Order: sequence, then structure tokens, then C-alpha cells
Amino acid sequence: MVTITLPDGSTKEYENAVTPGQVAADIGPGLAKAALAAEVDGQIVGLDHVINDGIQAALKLFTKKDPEALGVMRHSAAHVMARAIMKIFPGVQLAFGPTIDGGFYYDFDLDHKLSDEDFEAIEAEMKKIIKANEPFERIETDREEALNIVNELGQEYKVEHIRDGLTEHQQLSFYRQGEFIDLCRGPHIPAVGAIGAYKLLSVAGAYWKGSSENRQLQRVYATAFFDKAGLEEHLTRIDEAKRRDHRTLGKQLGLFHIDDMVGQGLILWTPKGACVRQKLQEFIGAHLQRQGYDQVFTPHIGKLDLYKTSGHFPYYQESQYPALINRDYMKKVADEGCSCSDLSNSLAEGEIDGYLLKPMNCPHHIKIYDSQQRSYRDLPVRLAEFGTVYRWEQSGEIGGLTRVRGFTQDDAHLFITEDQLAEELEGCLELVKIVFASVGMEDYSVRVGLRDKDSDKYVGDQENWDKAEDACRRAAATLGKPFIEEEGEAAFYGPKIDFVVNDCIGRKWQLGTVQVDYNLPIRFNLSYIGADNQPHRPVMIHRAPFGSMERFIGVLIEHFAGAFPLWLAPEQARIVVVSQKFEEYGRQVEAQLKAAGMRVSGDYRAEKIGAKIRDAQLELIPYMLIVGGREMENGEVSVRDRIDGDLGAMPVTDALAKFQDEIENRLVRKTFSGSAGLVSRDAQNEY
RNA sequence: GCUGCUGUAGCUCAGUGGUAGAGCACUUCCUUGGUAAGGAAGAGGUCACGGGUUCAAGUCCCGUCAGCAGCUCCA
Repeated sequence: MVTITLPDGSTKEYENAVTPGQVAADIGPGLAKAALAAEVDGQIVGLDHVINDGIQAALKLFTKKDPEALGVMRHSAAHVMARAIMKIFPGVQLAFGPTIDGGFYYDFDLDHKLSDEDFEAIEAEMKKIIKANEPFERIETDREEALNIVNELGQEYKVEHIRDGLTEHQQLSFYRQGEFIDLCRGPHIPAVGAIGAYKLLSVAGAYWKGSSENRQLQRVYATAFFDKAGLEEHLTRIDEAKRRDHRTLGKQLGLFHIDDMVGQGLILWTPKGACVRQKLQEFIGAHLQRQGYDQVFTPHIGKLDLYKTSGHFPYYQESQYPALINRDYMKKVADEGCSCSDLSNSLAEGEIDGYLLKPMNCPHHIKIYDSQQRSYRDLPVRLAEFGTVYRWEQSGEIGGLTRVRGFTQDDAHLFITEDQLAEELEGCLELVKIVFASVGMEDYSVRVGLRDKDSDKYVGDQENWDKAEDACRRAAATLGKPFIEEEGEAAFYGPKIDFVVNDCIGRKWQLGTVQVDYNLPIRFNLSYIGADNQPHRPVMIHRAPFGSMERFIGVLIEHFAGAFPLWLAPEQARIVVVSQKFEEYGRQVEAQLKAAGMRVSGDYRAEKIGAKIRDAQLELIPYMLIVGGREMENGEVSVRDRIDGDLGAMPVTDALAKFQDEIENRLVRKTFSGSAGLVSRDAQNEY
């Protein structure tokens, strides 16, 4: 006897084992036809899944209206794509082909280099397969039989996967679709005819099982929908997102420049971008003062010994710019006739004298802490610096502002007693929250980065790590927002709480970070004198609410689609004169606003007003102040908002008061409509 | 770092082995206007860089550098 409970609470009883497909047919022929997948007791299964006798199960049936069905269908589409590619390129070795956010991919090993030009043929082949509408057939086997099948198919990766990957599985399953058989746990839609619209998107290299030690395969990304409208909407959304790309907008709006001759991943901040950065720094500067930080400045380089002590040099040599070798040492090396490989070896061994471009600010700040004797009464010591650091990121990783080789952290290090840890962590997290809220960036996730217990890249002992990780977990819990814990995401000296956001193409970036560190104080033998007149070890917190100015502004550009709120806009208002006759009045208004501290310019070109407005609009300038004869007579300006359009004429002083209010309260627009599309977010300071 | 694609005017991009093109921007002139493009003329290129093949290379081949997508990495 099988008892099936349906979502509406009703139950159905069956004498023997039953499948979701049979239940669907039992409910009605319409549903039987429309059903694509099912959920049995929370697990998504195919319609052919057998619910065994003697079971009481909750069953949901999914049709193309349900997102669950979409995922199942996309996986089926991956099989169809693999089948099509195999047909066109015999001898293809199949690897993995999972569903991902927004679509699916399949990894192939084949000699022919796939390119966009092959897509059409592959899609045409897929069309034929889908039109034939053959059913998926699930085949269950034991391990031995499964190995026989994949060996017979000549699928080496599948053989390896069964041998090394699926060691726990005694029962394995295959799905057959026409002549195509693939090792797969499923589920699949009943037949491929339901795949309404699909498109191959890109092809890129991907390592077998994700390890760069392994052979690189060709990964074809694609997506599928039940209907054409869904696909088109998806493609439009991708296009819209790309229009917000900070690399494009940065160029268009003149925010920053990257020059081949300067170097990969090294940002040149042009005046407008520098203005945005400056305003952000001023903003956080005010909070630093409120929270009791002291500002410090430290140089861009430091002796190798400093970084040997901190651990940066030995642990992260690969991702640093090579050391700047002392002139005397170089001479000695030359005199002794050392070979290049000798030099390389002594570099690796850390035997040489020299300097390093600083990869992090903490060693310098530590030396400031350590420059005088500290009493428990001095603590917390909070040292802040917009410190520029340099890291030798892999060339393939560099791009735009989000991954660079030189960047400025809004860094600070707190030296505290253990008792102060919880409270100080909270203060740091508060600051990060303020930063995110001030720009209306609410779409972020919190990640607690823990050590990977199997790795040897961390310094310090277990006990302190446990304490630090625990402190991070507790602090993250106070955020009142769900957070994820990820092993292996910790810094080499301690665990951290990271704030992660997406960029316009869905890549995740760590922005703000708060890290707990018991280890560097030990490595540098830091101390303070306690109330007991004995030396004690301080604990350190590393924190950067923006993370890096470069990355933060890159993400910010995309968040605002280039249309910065008034307080951040490099040009806040533009005077647009109706004709050159009113230039004098225009310049007078311009001077008045500038005197009040606003960033304004005037457009006095011999152009028609429409053209001037269009140009200002495309530059995403928040306000245009139109002045002509009427305004001049009354000492007014006509205010044109970049979003709402003409707001009508008002006295210059009224307009100024409005702008100043908007600036002081750091108001953020709910909707930004520029040439760059729409962005909508909820935040307290919206209007 | 790896795989693939790309590199032509300030920007976006055409260009089929036969001597370099468009639109926008820029400069000058005309036009002086009322809320998203007024008109005309002009200037602007070592076709990323270095080799090679060829009578001839922006175009074909190799290398380097850089960009893009993904993978790997990310203190």
C-alpha cells in the first residue's frame, strides 16, 4: 500500500508501488501531459521515479510553470546538447554537464576547437533531436555493470568518475535518449520535446574536476527555456546587465584609465573618478573619527625582514611583485659570479636583503603599535590608513577595477584586549553596514571564512584559530542576516567576515572584510602592560569596510549604472544656457553654486538647448540648470532632473538649498534611469 | 598561469592578399535657439608590437604585449 499526500492535503492510495507519472495520469489527462518532474518528500525526481510499496509520501507535480521543472529541463537540454555535439564530432569524450544559475554547461574533450561558428550547427542538430521528442529512459545498474557500459562507450572520464568519484555508490544510473547514453543520476523530463527555446552562449576552457593539474576541457555554456519569450527575456537581461559594466561606463564617463604602458591591473584615476573616491574617503573619514580611530601614513615598501616576520613573504611569494634587491647585495652577487638560478634560489629561500612592495598594510601598522610601550589603558589602539598595496595577481585574473595589481584599502588595524573583542568586532561590522546602507547596496551576502584544516598555508596554533573562528561566528550572528561559513576562505593569519556582492555579470566579489587575528601579535611579539602590571598579548582586528577603493567603486559604478547620487557625482549640476545671450547670467549662477561648494560646470557652446541637454543627460549629470531670458529676469533657474525631467523654475537659492539637503543626507534615488538602464534598490535614504 | 576569441582614428565599429573607411567626438565657420542630436567644412591612422611568407600583408603564419569569456588562483 502506498499513500500519496498531494500539496492540497488530499491523499491517494495505491495497492502497489507507483510513479509520479501514474499519479498524474490518475488525477487527469491534462496534468499527465503537462507534468515534467516531481518532488517526493522534498527530493526532486523524474516522473518515472518509483515510490515503493509500504511508503507514505508527499508528492508535488511540476509543470513548466514551476521553477523546479526548469532546472530539470535544463539538465535534459545539456544531454541534448552533448548528444548533438557527439553526432557532429564523433569521438567526443564527455565530462560533466550540470545545471547552473541561468542555464547549464557541458564539458567536452575533443580535438576540434569549438567556437561560436560551430554553435549554429550544434543548435540545428539539437533542433532535430528535440523535434524527434524521444523519451528519456532511466537505466539502473550496479557498479560493475556501469563500468562495463562506460568502457564499452569508450568514455574515459566517466570510467574515472565511477572509479574515483562515485566510490560510495553501489547503485548507479544512466539515462538513454535515442542512441545517446550518459551516466547520470537524473532526474530528467519525460521527453525532450518540452525544451522550447535554447541557445549556446559561449565556450571556454575548464579543468577536469576543477584542478589546474588536470587536462583542460572545452566547456560549452548554454541556456534553455520552455518558451521563446523566456529565452528572449533572459538574453535581454544579460544585455541590460552588460550595459552597466563598470569597464564600459568608466571609459564613457571618464572615471579611470588603464594604460598598457603603465601596466596591467594598475589604475589611473582620472579627475572624475578621483572625485568619487575622494568623497567616499571623506565619508568614511567622518565615521573613523566618531569611532575613535587614529589616522596614520606608512610607505609603500618595507624590508623583506618585515614580511618574513609577518609571514607574507614566505607564504605568498607567488603573488607578490618580486623583491627589490639591495644595490649592495646585487653587487655582491655580480662580484661572486652568481648565476640567475642562484639568485632565483636565494630569493625563494629568502636569503637576500631587499625591499618588498607592500602586499598588506598590517606589518607597518604593527610597527607603529610597537613603537611605544602600551598600557591596557591605551587599548583599543585603532590605526587607520588608506593604504595602497600591490599584489601580483595572475594575468588571466586581472580586469577592470574589480581585480587589480595595485589597490588602496580603507584599512585599519585594531589592537585590543581579548575582552574587547566582541564589542570592537561589532563596531567594525556596524561600519560596514553603514557603508552599504549609504549607497543603497542591500544585495550582499555575508560569508565567514574559516581555515581549511587540511591545508598548511596558515600560521598559528589550533587553539587560537578556534577562538578566532568562534568570535567571527558570534559577531556574524549579530548582523541579523543569514551568513554562510566557508572553509578555506580565511586569511593565512586568521578567519574573517566578508561582505560579498555580485557584479553585472554575476561574478561575486568580496568588498568589506573584518578579520580576527591572534597570530601576527605573536609573530611580532606584541604586548601591552595589563592592570596586573604584567605584559599581555593584544588581539588584532583587520578591517576594511570598502575592501579596496578600486573594487568598491567598480561595483558601485555598476550598482548605480554610472548615475551616482548627488553627493558622489563628479559633476553635480550643469548650467545650460538657452542661448549664448545669457552666458553672463549663466556664469553668475555657476559662480554662485561653486561658492556654495557644488561641483558644477556651464555649457556655453553655440549649440541648441536640446543638444546640450542630451549631452548632459548622457553624462548622467544629476541636475541641469536651464537659464534663459525668463530666469534671468527673476533671478531663477529652471531645474531639470536627470530622471524626472523639468521641475520648473525656482530662485537660485531654493535650488541650492534643495541640492544641499540632498547632498548632506546622502540621498540615493530609488530608480536610476540613464542611458545605462534601470537599477532599483531599497534603502533608508532613498527618496 | 591555462583554453578559446579579439586588437584598425579619442570612442563604437566596417574592411574579400592589390596602397585606409563610416558614425559619433574634436577644430573652424554659419546658426542664437526654451527641455534628448541645427548646418557646412576641416583635421585626425607606423591598422597593438616584433619577426616571417609573398611581386605585394590591416588581411596569411609565428612570437610578444594587452583586452574579453571561462577555468585555476586570490593574504
